[in-house]
Amino acid sequence: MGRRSEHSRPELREMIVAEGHRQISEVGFAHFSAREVAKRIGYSIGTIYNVFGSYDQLIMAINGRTLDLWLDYLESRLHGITEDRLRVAIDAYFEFAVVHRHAWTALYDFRLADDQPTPEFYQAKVTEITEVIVRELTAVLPSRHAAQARPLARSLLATVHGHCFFTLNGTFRLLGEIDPLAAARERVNDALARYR
Amino acid sequence: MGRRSEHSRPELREMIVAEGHRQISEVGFAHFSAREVAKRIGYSIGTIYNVFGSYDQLIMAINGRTLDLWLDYLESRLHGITEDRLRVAIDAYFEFAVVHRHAWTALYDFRLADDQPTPEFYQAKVTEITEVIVRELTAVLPSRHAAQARPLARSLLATVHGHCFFTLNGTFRLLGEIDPLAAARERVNDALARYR
DNA sequence: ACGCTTAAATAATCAATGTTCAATTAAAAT
DNA sequence: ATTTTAATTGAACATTGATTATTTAAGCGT
Repeated sequence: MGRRSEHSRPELREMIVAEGHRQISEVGFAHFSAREVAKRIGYSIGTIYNVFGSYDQLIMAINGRTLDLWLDYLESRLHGITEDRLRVAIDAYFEFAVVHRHAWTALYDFRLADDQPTPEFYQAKVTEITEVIVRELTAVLPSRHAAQARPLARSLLATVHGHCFFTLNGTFRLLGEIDPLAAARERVNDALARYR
Repeated sequence: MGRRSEHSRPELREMIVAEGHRQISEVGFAHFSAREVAKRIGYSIGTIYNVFGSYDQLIMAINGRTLDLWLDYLESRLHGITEDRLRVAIDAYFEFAVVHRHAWTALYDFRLADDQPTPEFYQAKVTEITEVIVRELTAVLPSRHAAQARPLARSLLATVHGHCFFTLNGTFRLLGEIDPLAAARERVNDALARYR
Protein backbone atom coordinates (compact mmCIF):
# COMPACT_ATOMS: atom_id res chain seq x y z
CA MET A 1 0.00 0.00 0.00
CA GLY A 2 1.06 3.61 -0.34
CA ARG A 3 -0.35 6.95 0.51
CA ARG A 4 -3.79 6.57 1.98
CA SER A 5 -4.52 9.85 3.65
CA GLU A 6 -7.51 8.41 5.37
CA HIS A 7 -6.34 10.56 8.23
CA SER A 8 -4.73 13.97 8.28
CA ARG A 9 -1.39 14.40 9.95
CA PRO A 10 -2.88 15.85 13.15
CA GLU A 11 -5.48 13.09 13.22
CA LEU A 12 -2.77 10.48 12.86
CA ARG A 13 -0.71 12.10 15.61
CA GLU A 14 -3.70 12.02 17.89
CA MET A 15 -4.44 8.38 17.08
CA ILE A 16 -0.86 7.39 17.88
CA VAL A 17 -0.65 9.35 21.12
CA ALA A 18 -4.05 8.10 22.26
CA GLU A 19 -3.24 4.48 21.53
CA GLY A 20 0.29 4.91 22.92
CA HIS A 21 -1.11 6.30 26.13
CA ARG A 22 -3.57 3.46 26.37
CA GLN A 23 -0.73 0.98 25.86
CA ILE A 24 1.66 2.50 28.36
CA SER A 25 -1.17 2.76 30.89
CA GLU A 26 -1.85 -0.92 30.45
CA VAL A 27 1.56 -2.57 30.28
CA GLY A 28 3.88 0.08 31.70
CA PHE A 29 6.95 1.70 30.23
CA ALA A 30 9.12 -1.43 30.44
CA HIS A 31 6.83 -3.42 28.14
CA PHE A 32 5.74 -0.60 25.91
CA SER A 33 6.25 -1.25 22.20
CA ALA A 34 6.02 1.25 19.36
CA ARG A 35 5.38 -1.57 16.90
CA GLU A 36 2.43 -2.71 18.95
CA VAL A 37 0.97 0.79 18.85
CA ALA A 38 1.34 0.86 15.07
CA LYS A 39 -0.35 -2.52 14.76
CA ARG A 40 -3.27 -1.45 16.94
CA ILE A 41 -4.08 1.61 14.88
CA GLY A 42 -3.67 -0.30 11.62
CA TYR A 43 -0.52 1.42 10.41
CA SER A 44 3.01 0.19 9.96
CA ILE A 45 5.94 0.92 12.23
CA GLY A 46 7.44 3.22 9.61
CA THR A 47 4.51 5.60 9.90
CA ILE A 48 5.24 6.23 13.58
CA TYR A 49 8.76 7.23 12.69
CA ASN A 50 7.44 9.48 9.93
CA VAL A 51 5.21 11.28 12.36
CA PHE A 52 7.42 11.42 15.46
CA GLY A 53 10.93 11.02 14.09
CA SER A 54 12.15 8.88 16.96
CA TYR A 55 11.11 6.64 19.79
CA ASP A 56 12.10 9.30 22.32
CA GLN A 57 9.83 11.92 20.83
CA LEU A 58 6.98 9.43 20.80
CA ILE A 59 7.44 8.77 24.50
CA MET A 60 7.67 12.48 25.23
CA ALA A 61 4.37 12.99 23.42
CA ILE A 62 2.73 10.20 25.39
CA ASN A 63 4.14 11.46 28.69
CA GLY A 64 2.99 14.92 27.69
CA ARG A 65 -0.51 13.53 27.41
CA THR A 66 -0.19 12.14 30.91
CA LEU A 67 0.83 15.58 32.19
CA ASP A 68 -2.21 17.09 30.47
CA LEU A 69 -4.51 14.63 32.17
CA TRP A 70 -2.78 15.21 35.48
CA LEU A 71 -3.17 18.97 35.32
CA ASP A 72 -6.81 18.61 34.31
CA TYR A 73 -7.46 16.26 37.19
CA LEU A 74 -5.74 18.56 39.66
CA GLU A 75 -7.78 21.57 38.59
CA SER A 76 -11.03 19.65 38.45
CA ARG A 77 -10.44 18.39 41.98
CA LEU A 78 -9.78 21.90 43.22
CA HIS A 79 -12.76 23.37 41.43
CA GLY A 80 -15.29 24.75 43.85
CA ILE A 81 -13.22 23.85 46.91
CA THR A 82 -12.89 26.69 49.40
CA GLU A 83 -11.14 25.09 52.34
CA ASP A 84 -7.97 23.03 52.65
CA ARG A 85 -7.17 23.47 49.00
CA LEU A 86 -3.54 22.55 49.49
CA ARG A 87 -4.54 19.34 51.15
CA VAL A 88 -6.89 18.55 48.31
CA ALA A 89 -4.04 19.19 45.88
CA ILE A 90 -1.85 16.68 47.70
CA ASP A 91 -4.64 14.13 47.69
CA ALA A 92 -5.20 14.72 44.00
CA TYR A 93 -1.49 14.17 43.37
CA PHE A 94 -1.72 10.75 44.97
CA GLU A 95 -5.07 9.87 43.46
CA PHE A 96 -3.91 10.52 39.94
CA ALA A 97 -0.68 8.58 40.41
CA VAL A 98 -2.47 5.59 41.89
CA VAL A 99 -5.22 5.49 39.29
CA HIS A 100 -2.86 6.05 36.37
CA ARG A 101 -0.14 3.96 37.96
CA HIS A 102 1.77 2.94 34.87
CA ALA A 103 1.37 6.19 32.97
CA TRP A 104 2.45 8.21 35.98
CA THR A 105 5.45 5.98 36.62
CA ALA A 106 6.47 6.25 32.98
CA LEU A 107 6.97 9.99 33.51
CA TYR A 108 9.98 9.08 35.62
CA ASP A 109 11.04 5.79 34.03
CA PHE A 110 11.96 7.56 30.85
CA ARG A 111 14.79 10.05 30.61
CA LEU A 112 16.24 11.70 27.55
CA ALA A 113 19.98 11.37 26.95
CA ASP A 114 22.02 13.98 28.78
CA ASP A 115 22.80 15.90 25.60
CA GLN A 116 19.16 16.12 24.55
CA PRO A 117 17.22 19.07 25.93
CA THR A 118 13.71 18.58 27.24
CA PRO A 119 11.28 19.81 24.55
CA GLU A 120 9.71 23.16 25.34
CA PHE A 121 6.16 21.85 25.12
CA TYR A 122 7.04 19.35 27.82
CA GLN A 123 8.75 21.90 30.03
CA ALA A 124 5.68 24.09 29.75
CA LYS A 125 3.41 21.34 31.03
CA VAL A 126 5.62 20.62 34.03
CA THR A 127 5.73 24.32 34.79
CA GLU A 128 1.96 24.57 34.56
CA ILE A 129 1.46 21.90 37.19
CA THR A 130 4.03 23.59 39.41
CA GLU A 131 2.29 26.92 39.02
CA VAL A 132 -0.90 25.45 40.41
CA ILE A 133 0.95 24.72 43.64
CA VAL A 134 2.60 28.14 43.60
CA ARG A 135 -0.85 29.68 43.31
CA GLU A 136 -2.29 27.64 46.15
CA LEU A 137 0.68 28.35 48.37
CA THR A 138 0.49 32.04 47.68
CA ALA A 139 -3.10 32.00 48.87
CA VAL A 140 -2.09 30.37 52.12
CA LEU A 141 1.21 32.00 53.02
CA PRO A 142 1.34 35.20 55.07
CA SER A 143 1.91 37.98 52.55
CA ARG A 144 5.31 38.84 54.02
CA HIS A 145 6.47 35.41 52.83
CA ALA A 146 4.97 35.65 49.37
CA ALA A 147 8.42 35.42 47.83
CA GLN A 148 8.78 31.95 49.29
CA ALA A 149 5.81 30.55 47.38
CA ARG A 150 7.78 29.44 44.33
CA PRO A 151 10.79 27.84 46.01
CA LEU A 152 8.50 26.26 48.58
CA ALA A 153 6.25 24.88 45.85
CA ARG A 154 9.26 23.16 44.23
CA SER A 155 10.34 21.66 47.51
CA LEU A 156 6.86 20.50 48.48
CA LEU A 157 6.35 18.96 45.07
CA ALA A 158 9.54 16.99 45.63
CA THR A 159 8.34 16.03 49.09
CA VAL A 160 4.97 14.78 47.93
CA HIS A 161 6.58 13.14 44.93
CA GLY A 162 8.90 11.18 47.19
CA HIS A 163 6.01 9.89 49.27
CA CYS A 164 3.98 9.04 46.18
CA PHE A 165 6.92 7.31 44.53
CA PHE A 166 7.70 5.19 47.59
CA THR A 167 4.04 4.23 47.71
CA LEU A 168 3.91 3.04 44.12
CA ASN A 169 7.30 1.34 43.98
CA GLY A 170 6.69 -0.70 47.10
CA THR A 171 9.27 0.89 49.37
CA PHE A 172 6.68 2.07 51.86
CA ARG A 173 4.97 -1.31 51.98
CA LEU A 174 8.34 -2.88 52.64
CA LEU A 175 9.03 -0.45 55.47
CA GLY A 176 5.64 -0.92 57.04
CA GLU A 177 4.21 2.47 56.20
CA ILE A 178 0.47 2.04 55.87
CA ASP A 179 -0.66 5.64 55.46
CA PRO A 180 1.78 7.43 53.17
CA LEU A 181 -0.72 10.11 52.26
CA ALA A 182 -1.04 11.15 55.89
CA ALA A 183 2.74 11.31 56.16
CA ALA A 184 2.94 13.53 53.07
CA ARG A 185 0.30 15.86 54.47
CA GLU A 186 2.23 16.12 57.74
CA ARG A 187 5.45 17.08 55.96
CA VAL A 188 3.62 19.79 54.03
CA ASN A 189 2.06 21.12 57.20
CA ASP A 190 5.45 21.11 58.91
CA ALA A 191 6.82 23.25 56.11
CA LEU A 192 3.92 25.67 56.32
CA ALA A 193 4.45 26.01 60.06
CA ARG A 194 7.82 27.56 59.29
CA TYR A 195 6.10 30.54 57.68
CA ARG A 196 3.51 31.41 60.30
CA MET B 1 33.98 -25.53 25.05
CA GLY B 2 32.42 -27.01 28.12
CA ARG B 3 33.04 -27.02 31.79
CA ARG B 4 36.04 -24.90 32.62
CA SER B 5 35.74 -24.23 36.31
CA GLU B 6 38.48 -21.65 36.17
CA HIS B 7 36.29 -19.89 38.71
CA SER B 8 34.18 -21.24 41.52
CA ARG B 9 30.49 -20.46 41.58
CA PRO B 10 30.87 -17.68 44.16
CA GLU B 11 33.80 -16.23 42.22
CA LEU B 12 31.77 -16.25 39.06
CA ARG B 13 28.84 -14.60 40.81
CA GLU B 14 31.14 -11.92 42.09
CA MET B 15 32.68 -11.35 38.66
CA ILE B 16 29.25 -10.94 37.08
CA VAL B 17 27.92 -8.61 39.75
CA ALA B 18 31.09 -6.53 39.72
CA GLU B 19 31.14 -6.20 35.95
CA GLY B 20 27.37 -5.69 35.87
CA HIS B 21 27.65 -2.90 38.39
CA ARG B 22 30.44 -1.31 36.40
CA GLN B 23 28.30 -1.50 33.27
CA ILE B 24 25.14 -0.11 34.79
CA SER B 25 27.18 2.68 36.42
CA GLU B 26 28.59 3.58 33.06
CA VAL B 27 25.68 3.32 30.63
CA GLY B 28 22.65 3.38 32.91
CA PHE B 29 19.80 0.92 33.25
CA ALA B 30 18.24 1.73 29.89
CA HIS B 31 21.33 0.66 27.97
CA PHE B 32 22.40 -2.13 30.23
CA SER B 33 22.94 -5.46 28.50
CA ALA B 34 23.43 -8.86 30.13
CA ARG B 35 25.14 -10.11 26.98
CA GLU B 36 27.66 -7.33 27.19
CA VAL B 37 28.45 -8.28 30.78
CA ALA B 38 29.01 -11.88 29.71
CA LYS B 39 31.27 -10.78 26.88
CA ARG B 40 33.36 -8.59 29.17
CA ILE B 41 34.09 -11.33 31.64
CA GLY B 42 34.82 -13.82 28.88
CA TYR B 43 31.80 -16.05 29.37
CA SER B 44 28.73 -16.69 27.27
CA ILE B 45 25.26 -15.32 27.93
CA GLY B 46 24.07 -18.76 28.98
CA THR B 47 26.41 -18.75 31.94
CA ILE B 48 24.71 -15.69 33.36
CA TYR B 49 21.41 -17.49 33.19
CA ASN B 50 22.98 -20.52 34.83
CA VAL B 51 24.15 -18.43 37.74
CA PHE B 52 21.26 -15.99 38.18
CA GLY B 53 18.33 -17.77 36.60
CA SER B 54 16.81 -14.66 35.11
CA TYR B 55 17.50 -11.14 34.00
CA ASP B 56 15.48 -9.79 36.93
CA GLN B 57 17.55 -11.59 39.52
CA LEU B 58 20.72 -10.32 37.88
CA ILE B 59 19.49 -6.76 38.16
CA MET B 60 18.42 -7.30 41.76
CA ALA B 61 21.93 -8.55 42.55
CA ILE B 62 23.49 -5.52 40.89
CA ASN B 63 21.11 -3.13 42.61
CA GLY B 64 21.85 -4.95 45.84
CA ARG B 65 25.51 -4.15 45.32
CA THR B 66 24.57 -0.49 44.92
CA LEU B 67 22.67 -0.61 48.21
CA ASP B 68 25.73 -2.15 49.90
CA LEU B 69 27.94 0.65 48.64
CA TRP B 70 25.37 3.21 49.66
CA LEU B 71 25.11 1.93 53.20
CA ASP B 72 28.89 1.77 53.48
CA TYR B 73 29.22 5.32 52.26
CA LEU B 74 26.56 6.55 54.65
CA GLU B 75 28.21 4.96 57.67
CA SER B 76 31.69 6.05 56.63
CA ARG B 77 30.49 9.63 56.28
CA LEU B 78 28.92 9.51 59.73
CA HIS B 79 31.94 7.92 61.34
CA GLY B 80 33.51 10.18 63.93
CA ILE B 81 30.94 12.93 63.41
CA THR B 82 29.50 14.25 66.67
CA GLU B 83 27.37 17.19 65.57
CA ASP B 84 24.67 17.58 62.95
CA ARG B 85 24.73 13.90 62.16
CA LEU B 86 21.30 13.98 60.53
CA ARG B 87 22.42 16.76 58.28
CA VAL B 88 25.51 14.78 57.33
CA ALA B 89 23.29 11.81 56.55
CA ILE B 90 21.19 13.92 54.18
CA ASP B 91 24.31 15.25 52.50
CA ALA B 92 25.64 11.72 52.15
CA TYR B 93 22.37 10.64 50.55
CA PHE B 94 22.79 13.28 47.88
CA GLU B 95 26.52 12.76 47.47
CA PHE B 96 26.17 9.07 46.81
CA ALA B 97 23.33 9.55 44.35
CA VAL B 98 25.21 12.22 42.41
CA VAL B 99 28.50 10.34 42.28
CA HIS B 100 26.86 7.01 41.41
CA ARG B 101 24.25 8.67 39.25
CA HIS B 102 23.37 5.79 36.97
CA ALA B 103 23.65 3.04 39.56
CA TRP B 104 21.49 5.00 42.00
CA THR B 105 18.89 5.77 39.38
CA ALA B 106 18.78 2.11 38.38
CA LEU B 107 17.49 1.32 41.87
CA TYR B 108 14.25 3.02 40.86
CA ASP B 109 14.23 2.42 37.11
CA PHE B 110 13.83 -1.28 37.67
CA ARG B 111 10.74 -2.81 39.21
CA LEU B 112 9.81 -6.43 39.56
CA ALA B 113 6.47 -7.57 38.19
CA ASP B 114 3.60 -7.07 40.61
CA ASP B 115 3.31 -10.77 41.34
CA GLN B 116 7.00 -11.16 42.14
CA PRO B 117 7.97 -10.49 45.75
CA THR B 118 11.10 -8.48 46.51
CA PRO B 119 13.84 -10.95 47.51
CA GLU B 120 14.55 -11.01 51.21
CA PHE B 121 18.22 -10.15 50.80
CA TYR B 122 17.17 -6.99 49.01
CA GLN B 123 14.53 -6.08 51.57
CA ALA B 124 17.15 -6.50 54.29
CA LYS B 125 19.47 -4.01 52.62
CA VAL B 126 16.75 -1.40 52.23
CA THR B 127 15.81 -1.91 55.85
CA GLU B 128 19.42 -1.51 56.95
CA ILE B 129 19.70 1.89 55.31
CA THR B 130 16.41 2.92 56.86
CA GLU B 131 17.56 1.80 60.29
CA VAL B 132 20.52 4.15 60.08
CA ILE B 133 18.08 7.03 59.83
CA VAL B 134 15.92 5.60 62.59
CA ARG B 135 19.00 5.46 64.80
CA GLU B 136 20.02 9.02 64.04
CA LEU B 137 16.51 10.30 64.57
CA THR B 138 16.22 8.50 67.86
CA ALA B 139 19.34 10.27 69.05
CA VAL B 140 17.87 13.63 68.17
CA LEU B 141 14.22 13.34 69.11
CA PRO B 142 13.01 14.17 72.63
CA SER B 143 12.58 10.85 74.37
CA ARG B 144 8.83 11.32 74.76
CA HIS B 145 8.64 11.11 70.96
CA ALA B 146 10.89 8.09 70.58
CA ALA B 147 8.03 6.09 69.10
CA GLN B 148 7.95 8.52 66.18
CA ALA B 149 11.48 7.74 65.07
CA ARG B 150 10.56 4.92 62.72
CA PRO B 151 7.57 6.45 60.96
CA LEU B 152 9.39 9.74 60.76
CA ALA B 153 12.45 8.08 59.28
CA ARG B 154 10.30 6.58 56.51
CA SER B 155 8.72 9.92 55.74
CA LEU B 156 12.01 11.83 55.78
CA LEU B 157 13.61 9.27 53.54
CA ALA B 158 10.80 9.84 51.07
CA THR B 159 11.24 13.57 51.44
CA VAL B 160 14.96 13.52 50.79
CA HIS B 161 14.47 10.98 48.02
CA GLY B 162 12.05 13.29 46.26
CA HIS B 163 14.54 16.16 46.34
CA CYS B 164 17.38 13.93 45.21
CA PHE B 165 15.30 12.44 42.41
CA PHE B 166 14.18 15.82 41.11
CA THR B 167 17.81 16.90 41.16
CA LEU B 168 19.03 13.98 39.09
CA ASN B 169 16.16 13.78 36.64
CA GLY B 170 16.34 17.45 35.75
CA THR B 171 13.03 18.58 37.21
CA PHE B 172 14.68 20.98 39.65
CA ARG B 173 16.90 22.50 36.97
CA LEU B 174 13.80 23.01 34.86
CA LEU B 175 12.00 24.72 37.72
CA GLY B 176 14.93 26.96 38.55
CA GLU B 177 15.87 25.32 41.83
CA ILE B 178 19.59 25.84 42.26
CA ASP B 179 20.13 24.49 45.78
CA PRO B 180 18.03 21.33 46.20
CA LEU B 181 20.15 20.07 49.06
CA ALA B 182 19.38 23.16 51.11
CA ALA B 183 15.69 22.68 50.40
CA ALA B 184 15.85 19.06 51.55
CA ARG B 185 17.61 20.09 54.77
CA GLU B 186 14.91 22.67 55.42
CA ARG B 187 12.12 20.13 55.04
CA VAL B 188 13.84 17.79 57.46
CA ASN B 189 14.31 20.59 59.96
CA ASP B 190 10.67 21.56 59.59
CA ALA B 191 9.66 18.02 60.46
CA LEU B 192 11.94 17.96 63.50
CA ALA B 193 10.46 21.22 64.73
CA ARG B 194 7.15 19.41 65.10
CA TYR B 195 8.63 17.25 67.85
CA ARG B 196 10.34 19.87 70.01
C1' DA C 1 44.79 -45.76 34.76
C1' DC C 2 40.31 -46.14 32.95
C1' DG C 3 35.49 -45.37 32.33
C1' DC C 4 31.32 -43.42 34.05
C1' DT C 5 28.65 -39.81 36.00
C1' DT C 6 27.57 -35.25 36.54
C1' DA C 7 27.58 -30.48 36.14
C1' DA C 8 29.41 -26.38 33.75
C1' DA C 9 29.55 -23.89 29.62
C1' DT C 10 28.60 -23.08 25.03
C1' DA C 11 26.57 -22.00 20.61
C1' DA C 12 22.73 -22.03 18.07
C1' DT C 13 18.13 -20.60 18.03
C1' DC C 14 13.79 -17.92 18.83
C1' DA C 15 10.86 -14.02 19.25
C1' DA C 16 10.74 -9.30 19.87
C1' DT C 17 12.47 -4.67 19.75
C1' DG C 18 14.11 0.07 17.82
C1' DT C 19 15.68 1.94 13.52
C1' DT C 20 16.46 2.75 8.61
C1' DC C 21 15.33 3.07 3.83
C1' DA C 22 14.40 1.76 -0.96
C1' DA C 23 10.25 0.70 -3.21
C1' DT C 24 5.43 1.44 -3.82
C1' DT C 25 1.29 3.82 -4.04
C1' DA C 26 -2.07 7.33 -4.66
C1' DA C 27 -3.20 12.06 -4.26
C1' DA C 28 -2.18 16.63 -6.22
C1' DA C 29 -0.32 19.51 -9.77
C1' DT C 30 0.60 20.36 -14.44
C1' DA D 1 -3.23 12.18 -19.27
C1' DT D 2 1.17 12.74 -17.45
C1' DT D 3 4.26 14.17 -14.08
C1' DT D 4 5.38 15.42 -9.58
C1' DT D 5 5.10 14.92 -4.82
C1' DA D 6 4.45 12.99 -0.44
C1' DA D 7 2.62 9.31 2.46
C1' DT D 8 3.07 4.54 3.62
C1' DT D 9 4.85 0.27 3.58
C1' DG D 10 7.49 -3.78 4.60
C1' DA D 11 11.67 -5.85 4.37
C1' DA D 12 16.24 -5.57 6.29
C1' DC D 13 19.54 -4.87 10.24
C1' DA D 14 21.54 -5.02 14.69
C1' DT D 15 20.52 -6.11 19.52
C1' DT D 16 18.26 -7.86 23.10
C1' DG D 17 16.34 -11.36 26.66
C1' DA D 18 15.42 -16.13 26.89
C1' DT D 19 15.74 -21.32 25.96
C1' DT D 20 17.87 -25.68 25.03
C1' DA D 21 20.38 -29.49 22.93
C1' DT D 22 25.06 -30.46 22.79
C1' DT D 23 29.73 -30.49 24.10
C1' DT D 24 33.25 -30.57 27.42
C1' DA D 25 35.92 -31.61 31.37
C1' DA D 26 36.21 -32.29 36.23
C1' DG D 27 35.47 -35.71 39.88
C1' DC D 28 34.59 -40.27 41.47
C1' DG D 29 34.61 -45.23 41.86
C1' DT D 30 36.73 -49.26 40.53
